[in-house]
Amino acid sequence: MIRFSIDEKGKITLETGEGKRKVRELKGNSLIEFPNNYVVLDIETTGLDPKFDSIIEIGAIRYQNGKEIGRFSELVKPDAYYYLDEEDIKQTSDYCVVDGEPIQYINSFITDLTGITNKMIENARDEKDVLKDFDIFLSDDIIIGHNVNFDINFLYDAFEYNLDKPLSNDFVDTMRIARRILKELKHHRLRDITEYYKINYEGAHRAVNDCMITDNCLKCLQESVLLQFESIDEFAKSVSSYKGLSAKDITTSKTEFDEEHPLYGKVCIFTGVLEKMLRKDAMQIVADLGGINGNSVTAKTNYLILGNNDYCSLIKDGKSNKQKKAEELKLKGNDIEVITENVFYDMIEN
DNA sequence: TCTCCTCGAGATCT
DNA sequence: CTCGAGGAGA
Repeated sequence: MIRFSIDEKGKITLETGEGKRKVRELKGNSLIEFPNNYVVLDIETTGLDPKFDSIIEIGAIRYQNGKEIGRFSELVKPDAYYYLDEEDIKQTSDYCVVDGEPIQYINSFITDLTGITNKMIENARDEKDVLKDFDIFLSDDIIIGHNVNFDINFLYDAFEYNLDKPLSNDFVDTMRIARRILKELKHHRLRDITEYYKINYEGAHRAVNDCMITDNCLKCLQESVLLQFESIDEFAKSVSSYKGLSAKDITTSKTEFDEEHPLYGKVCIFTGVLEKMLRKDAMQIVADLGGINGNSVTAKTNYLILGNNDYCSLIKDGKSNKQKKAEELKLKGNDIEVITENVFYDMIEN
């Protein structure tokens, strides 16, 4: 949908897209989680590009604790249409008449794909009226959809244009989750996901139907995630947007500790790759024993546990920077010991 | 080693 | 848009 304004001097400013301000500045965040309350969203459009194409249908279903508790489904009449010439009219019977001229809102490719015809669109409400109601329905819930950036980008522009407000809801993309969890699949189109899980794909490409299909996929994906990971949280930490492994992410549920344990109250730092366990598991053990995890060697550090540095080509003399710093501190008289991972395992076995 | 970048490849939505 | 690789700097 082309949206622009022309000022007195005839200067054209795009209302959306690469226009007056940073594009979709207030868009929500892409989340990796499976919320209890959410709205599954899908739209049908006249094409793939929000700059030139329009929304023709909005479908959305609200779920609470796995159950449907609300539904929004409505066709939309776009502002834009194109005129048909005599040749066009010979080829189709699906067109509308505006001011005596034959016009189409959507081409035959979209009609074939979605089953939505120009005749159906003709009786629909205008975008602005539909969006007003949809805005109320959506509220500020988390949005879920397949490749949901597509839908959100269209709606974001339409919200700004018609309602003069951004669409800032956070969202969960089932395609992003599927790509992470179903690596063995070559493609991750909605259709591929339904085939993998044997989910009914009938009625696809109408907005609200796609919402139901997407929700079924979502529930299957959640099961797969829990099969492959200990928790949703662990899964979330495995994605690239997650910023590394930080000591503050390791917490313990224990409330009582053996104060005699050699690691109790001690600040432990790891360097290198541990042979027998993941660093995060080792850090978890430290936390459960009442020890304190840190990210770097400081004056407060008590133990530096040495893993294997062979994988790091930058370390030529066999000592990491953490180890050098630890040895320096020890010479200065600090209460710090550099231990091998085997010594660490002996300590935690007691 | 750790953190923060940039950049290119690849894929999905109608 | 997201991911992963590879580089710069700390």
